[in-house]
Amino acid sequence: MSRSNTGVTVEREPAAPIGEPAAPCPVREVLERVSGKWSIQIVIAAAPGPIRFTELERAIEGISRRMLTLTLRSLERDGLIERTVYPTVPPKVVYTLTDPARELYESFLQLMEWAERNRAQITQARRRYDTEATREPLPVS
Amino acid sequence: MSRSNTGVTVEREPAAPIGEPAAPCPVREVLERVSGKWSIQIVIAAAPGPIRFTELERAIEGISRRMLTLTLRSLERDGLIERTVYPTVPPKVVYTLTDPARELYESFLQLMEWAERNRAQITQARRRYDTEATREPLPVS
DNA sequence: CGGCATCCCCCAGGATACTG
DNA sequence: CAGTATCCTGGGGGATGCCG
Repeated sequence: MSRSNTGVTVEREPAAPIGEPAAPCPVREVLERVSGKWSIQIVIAAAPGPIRFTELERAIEGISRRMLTLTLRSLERDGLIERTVYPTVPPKVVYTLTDPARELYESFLQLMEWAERNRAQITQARRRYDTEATREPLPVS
Repeated sequence: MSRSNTGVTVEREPAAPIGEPAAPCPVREVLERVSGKWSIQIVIAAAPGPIRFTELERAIEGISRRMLTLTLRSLERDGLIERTVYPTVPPKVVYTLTDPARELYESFLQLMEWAERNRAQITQARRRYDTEATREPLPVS
């Protein structure tokens, strides 16, 4: 094991020179957190309260069992989610957001509200742009 | 031109049934906006005011001329950035954020602040997780 | 139920070169 | 200066199968 390719961008940094507090650039950090296809969706789904594996699977449209596990591990690793196992039969596992994750959720809400506010405008702009005769030479075949 | 492969996820939707206002799910929208490697970085760089192509290129560490162009077009298409050409010689082009983009920028700031506030915690959690004898560290590069 | 392990595909995006 | 046009790759992530 342990050499499987994938892993929700699980990579060690190029090892900053010495004991450097590492890169300050928060943009990258945010992107790493947020730009995966599933991380925030899990955070969002878990925001209302502790949630089980299967519930997550059903709540998040289109996620595969594989990516769910992978992403959960990644979130757990970063201390954003807590995994609790009830050693019953059959097994029961619940995932709970930590405080940082809850803050992340709040901040992300801003973005979603932005998207909602501007959905129409953007769609329109896009349509306009696409139909502008300017380009689209419809060249030789 | 016009059908070159790549393009910052420039694809026509699978054509919603009719004149549907399309999907409501804002998460996806946000991710599409934000999860590219460069979109928000451009927005951030352009936030202080109109900025030229080359200035962007220098401001955004690691971006290629190609991706800069591509991402700019994508932002322009969605009405987030405005392109102004001064027909001088040599040519001069400036890019300016639109209001929606400025709002996006503001919202994104929240996320960056979150990242800064929690940087230490996360790094720590990660280190702890990786050194927990239980499992060996997730793949190293 | 809650996962790992494999195999494989696709496309975002890097490198490079040419142009008005 | 401000782009365009090709060519090519890496790794994110889907599909599938097996296990305690």
